Amino acid sequence: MPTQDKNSTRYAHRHQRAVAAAAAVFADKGFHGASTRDIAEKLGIQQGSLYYYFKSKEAALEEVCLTALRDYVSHIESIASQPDKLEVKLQAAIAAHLATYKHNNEAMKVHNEQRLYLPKERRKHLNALGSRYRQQLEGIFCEGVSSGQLREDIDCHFTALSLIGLCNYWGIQLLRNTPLKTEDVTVKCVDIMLHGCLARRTGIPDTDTQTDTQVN
Amino acid sequence: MPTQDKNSTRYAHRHQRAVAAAAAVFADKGFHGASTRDIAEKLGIQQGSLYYYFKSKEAALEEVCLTALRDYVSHIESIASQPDKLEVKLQAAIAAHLATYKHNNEAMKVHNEQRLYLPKERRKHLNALGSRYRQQLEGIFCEGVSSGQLREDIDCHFTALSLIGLCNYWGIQLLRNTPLKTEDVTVKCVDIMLHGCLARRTGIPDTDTQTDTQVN
DNA sequence: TATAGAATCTATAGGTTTATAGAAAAAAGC
DNA sequence: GCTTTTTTCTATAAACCTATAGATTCTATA
Repeated sequence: MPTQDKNSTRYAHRHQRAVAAAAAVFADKGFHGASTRDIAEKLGIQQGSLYYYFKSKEAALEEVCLTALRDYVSHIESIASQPDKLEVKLQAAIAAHLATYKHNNEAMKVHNEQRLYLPKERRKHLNALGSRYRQQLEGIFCEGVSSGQLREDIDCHFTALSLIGLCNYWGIQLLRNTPLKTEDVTVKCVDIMLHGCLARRTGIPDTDTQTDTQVN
Repeated sequence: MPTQDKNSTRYAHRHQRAVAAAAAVFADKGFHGASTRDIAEKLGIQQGSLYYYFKSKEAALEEVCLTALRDYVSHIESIASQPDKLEVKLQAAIAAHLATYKHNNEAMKVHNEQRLYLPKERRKHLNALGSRYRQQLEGIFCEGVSSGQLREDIDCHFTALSLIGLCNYWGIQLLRNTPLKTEDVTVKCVDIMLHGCLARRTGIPDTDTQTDTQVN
């Protein structure tokens, strides 16, 4: 029971560290595979002490997911609201998505992989944020169609979701794979989404950055 | 300790059912979230009896993953070996990938999401199968480039992995989302991968099958 | 129908887990 | 320096979990 007043800075800081520790452990072992003892250990305190920061293990998971999503959503919203050209926006959106993985990495991973272990009730807020993200992205595509920059016959909803799927995949790879460079991946994702891979005309020249991945 | 001889059919059949039950439970609750009691319950037997079929819970996870991958790999290999045109092959590959999800759904989900909870040693066989899949898919793309059907400047490795990411994403959605039709998703995935979404010339006319997804 | 082997059951050892309560230590305020 | 509040610790209850062992029931076949 912290005061939330003057010392709120102090508490907030410690609390944040606890969330980060939980994120790291959940990302590594999964929600059920991780024990509260693991989290406490990473934090350098005793298992019981953890309950000073979290009401329950489940609450910890919820917090981890929420912190991950907040960044993520605020990024895309600021990108979508700018009056840039479609290609610029898309590039920015993808870059931001992948960057979130790079910085907030564990939390994002936890959100994507463990969120469904939360009871429905606890997922509401999360779903709302997720929808906002999706809508913004979808909006970017719709705008592109209206302005004639994108094909008229694409399904914006489907395309937006596909991009999310693609970015999530590469986000995870970036997290696991040090040699992989965020910028390269971004460029290549943009290229595929915009041009596809059918021969027609050269899109973006390959900078010969072969991604030497030996993943999965 | 079964005989493996005459009764091997009988045992094999029951064993298969046990693997399927494990797949369903793992898919739903995750490896650590699921208990052997849950699996036994789904199978209609007692918790202890499960150990007649599995040496350990971990062994059960391994088997689930293996059964999922075997289908998956044999499919792509037969597709890749056929002398079809690139577009046909790609369509077939995507269709097969998504179909595997539709039929072997739980096992595939478990493979993708829970496999990393297996100790490295146990993952070797799995990794080998995964590599085979990736190589076949990559081969299809490389072939397309050589034959001039695909852009010369794409990174086949990256593209193949991206396709896997995309298909995995939609595979999961198909599993969770009854109104979604496999064929629609297949067509749209092929379309994105080949043509991208930049305006140029109409690719495949949209059959107006708006995917009314409200996923995530 | 008697018997061997397959399939399942019951019971349990030994361990881990979450969450709580009250004591103790650390930090802050005056 | 003394008091109050925050933070951490210790100990523990109650539940659950995996894996094993030995007894029991079922099934097929001679």
